[in-house]
Amino acid sequence: MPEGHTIHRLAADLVAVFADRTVRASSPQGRFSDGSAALEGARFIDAQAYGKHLVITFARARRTLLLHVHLGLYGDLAVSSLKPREGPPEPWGQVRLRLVGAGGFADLRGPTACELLDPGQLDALIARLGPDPLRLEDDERRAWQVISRSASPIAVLLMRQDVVAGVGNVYRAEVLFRLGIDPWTPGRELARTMWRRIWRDLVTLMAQGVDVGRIDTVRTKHLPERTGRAPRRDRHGGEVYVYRREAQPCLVCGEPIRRAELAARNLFWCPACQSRPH
DNA sequence: GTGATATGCGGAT
DNA sequence: TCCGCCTATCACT
Repeated sequence: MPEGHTIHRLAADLVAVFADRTVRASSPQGRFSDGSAALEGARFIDAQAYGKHLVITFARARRTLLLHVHLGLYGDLAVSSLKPREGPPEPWGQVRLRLVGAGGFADLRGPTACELLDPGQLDALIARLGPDPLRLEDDERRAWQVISRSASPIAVLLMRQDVVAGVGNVYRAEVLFRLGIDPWTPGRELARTMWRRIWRDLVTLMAQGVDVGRIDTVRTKHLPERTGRAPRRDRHGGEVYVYRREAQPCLVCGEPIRRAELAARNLFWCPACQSRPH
């Protein structure tokens, strides 16, 4: 499930399985029947991630088709390869879209968005996103334009996709912990150098997330000293310092991790480690 | 079986 | 700031 690293990894998986091949498309659940009919028999060209948005390009009869997928909170895209002459299994659960090619198949479940876009709509989508730490052509400057003028807490700004694209609740909590930043620090009180450090650590953490397929912030070139306590390992599979570790001792100082609701999302932080006066 | 929960986001209030 | 949506999973009864 989906912060930006998941989507970038899925894009790479899709390319590995489908690139330059013809796909069969269906909507076993029936809620994307028109779209799957349009995609049936198209050739897969490319898949790209922009923050948490996945864009798959197809060509059919000299026309370009752009499929936009956003997984939202519970969406899942399962990409699997198939051996030669092996067929895909029967779909299980609510499959919005199934793509089948000679090399494998992909099942999309529970997305917030699954739609065909025209080029103008895709441009508009990308234009409203901030820089993505996982896209090489992006850098932190555009985000700083917003952050340096905002009274909102840095914890809120990091979740805004028009400020930074691809950061979710886990990376937000973890990057602030790793740099010892009080999550309630207003953006405009953050030092320029501190914002650059946040961006650089997001690049490190999220690239690592793409590589290993999970969020693992404790073993990733971490900054704070670790004690002997076991980090949290949950079904996300990774090891984290503070995310969903409410009331458990901080891995660094032992202080209980705190949780608060902020902009309708859970925020986790260590009140002792994260008090840096920016 | 039931209910709570979730890495998200857009639209109404 | 709140609500609704989409779905699977896990801890309960």
